[in-house]
Amino acid sequence: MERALKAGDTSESARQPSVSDQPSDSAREPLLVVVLGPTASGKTSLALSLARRFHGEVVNCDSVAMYREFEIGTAKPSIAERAEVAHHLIDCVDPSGDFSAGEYARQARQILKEMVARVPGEETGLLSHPLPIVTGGTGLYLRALLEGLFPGPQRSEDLRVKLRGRARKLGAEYLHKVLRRLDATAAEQIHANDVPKVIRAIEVCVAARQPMTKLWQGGSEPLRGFRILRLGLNPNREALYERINRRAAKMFDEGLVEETKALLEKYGAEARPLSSLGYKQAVQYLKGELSRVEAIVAAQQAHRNYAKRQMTWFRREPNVAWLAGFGDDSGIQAEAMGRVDLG
RNA sequence: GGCCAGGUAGCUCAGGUGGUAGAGCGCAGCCCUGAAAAGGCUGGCGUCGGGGGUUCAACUCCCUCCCUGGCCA
Repeated sequence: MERALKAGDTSESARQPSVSDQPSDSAREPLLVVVLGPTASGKTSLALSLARRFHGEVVNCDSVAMYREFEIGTAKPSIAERAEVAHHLIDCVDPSGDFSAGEYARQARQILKEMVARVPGEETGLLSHPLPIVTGGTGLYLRALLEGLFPGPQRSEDLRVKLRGRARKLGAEYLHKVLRRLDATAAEQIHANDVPKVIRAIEVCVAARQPMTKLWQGGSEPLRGFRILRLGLNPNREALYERINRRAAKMFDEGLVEETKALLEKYGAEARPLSSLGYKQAVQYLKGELSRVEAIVAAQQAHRNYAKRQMTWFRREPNVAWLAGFGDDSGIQAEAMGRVDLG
């Protein structure tokens, strides 16, 4: 499939031609497989089957699976699976800590670099380095890894707390007006109600002392040195929703509430991952805001809504080889393997 | 059997001194440049329980029937 060049791409690629866009060099570059798709579509299964077949190692691209001690609600690969296939960037963040797309991109790129630089045969006796398989549903992290982010300042929690307070007191419109003064272009693109994005934009302008959209013009640093194969799982939606419903209910059966209770006691309600899918509803149940059944129904709903947003995001992703089914389906796995060309 | 309340969007419900109706959620589409499992934007959806009557016009008034819930027998 020929890569569609969008109007927005032109200026950036003219300034920073990406090596991966030049087919003449790419044959020599190592392959990077990316498995993407909505939650519960079977990304983990597909990644494992590919890893077994091609001696791969998995690099997680799922924001919540990075947190330690969050197990049941995150559907991480099992201990046995992780013993069989090496996994990176799982259980690498403390539950009381913060993480970000930029930090993810930095760490993931480092891991990928080290993986393909490993001397063939050193440990395993195999003829080449392992096949890196990036797997996950966090669209922003994936974009940060593959396309890079603009070279902007990292977040400032102090400033954010202040701005959040003002948004609460004076309203979202007020913050948006502040942004309009700092960066009119950004204000046009970000809806006033989208407070987190408005806050991030203000933060960038203040820290960098120039408009955020001007910083954007500097472009970003895409990942170089890999031929990227994007495998996208696109199962039938009705079937996906059914699977999501079953899986979310199963999480409660398997002790999500108990796990959440322990995490709540240990880290407090402010711990970021406690507001993620399933955990949020379990917390509401523990606080008595929802009955157990209501919490399960709400968790199922939230997962379905999330899956839909993920599909919208991934549809835009360039050069995706779409697979019409679930990743645990052997036919889909075979189809995926057929796409892998180690060169 | 009698009395009362109610039957309006897939769900929960609002509304109208008669001029063919709304809100939230769902659903669908979309956005996204260091909180992203977050946050936001947009959109269609109805024979207003059935049947009669009054009226230029009924979802709204009248009659009747059906259904649901409660109370009394």
